[in-house]
Amino acid sequence: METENKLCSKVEECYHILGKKWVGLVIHTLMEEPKRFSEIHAFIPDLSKRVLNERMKELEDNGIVLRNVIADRPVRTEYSLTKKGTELGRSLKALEEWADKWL
Amino acid sequence: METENKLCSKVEECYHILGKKWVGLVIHTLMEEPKRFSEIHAFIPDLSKRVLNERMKELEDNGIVLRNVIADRPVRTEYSLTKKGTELGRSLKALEEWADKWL
DNA sequence: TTATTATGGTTACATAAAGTTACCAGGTAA
DNA sequence: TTACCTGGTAACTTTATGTAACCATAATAA
Repeated sequence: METENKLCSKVEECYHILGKKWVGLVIHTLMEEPKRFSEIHAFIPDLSKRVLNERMKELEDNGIVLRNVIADRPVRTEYSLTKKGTELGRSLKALEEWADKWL
Repeated sequence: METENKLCSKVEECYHILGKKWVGLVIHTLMEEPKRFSEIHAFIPDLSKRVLNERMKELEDNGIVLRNVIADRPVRTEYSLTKKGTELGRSLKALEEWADKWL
């Protein structure tokens, strides 16, 4: 019996998702509670509106985030984690514990 | 008592590390056993030599990976995870379990 | 009335990061 | 001699990200 000689595609895909800039921090930020566009932006000021918008679309397409437009004036948008997204956030706790210990 | 209103710098830093392309996969790949440059490249063929070399230098600077040059002919280089790196790899198992369930 | 503010974007452009191809040194093998 | 293997590096192209200005709508301030 030899050791693994190729990567599992699910593993590849999860690192492809997490390997994009800002994704981890956005999910971390939404773990607390749902947040509006400008609230996420306030939590992560170095993340530009352009890229934030792009990342949220991708996360929505991935089924990790839910986008809810509130038809108020001015129109607001609330982003929340889906079940899939919440479980992803929980799995990242281990990484954050590592960070607390080693960084 | 209000909810968190800013990010912990350790959390920011760990996502900064993992948010770079290929980093997660490289660490995953080294979890099995130490590997040479060309072996990592064979495991992750889409990762170019230029970027692989860049990532390994960064991971070495971060104390996550150890670089060992074997003075043989032709000279080979073996990369292994440090304790810090191994624990990081372990913390990523939770993420991989999420991937297995949801992707 | 006429500005000003806030929302969640989008657009055009500049810079940084990643991908591609060719190449190098030193030794080995054919 | 020629070709090959190793772990890179250099120059260049393409993609991703950062920056600044702008938009429509409606509420509010002057």
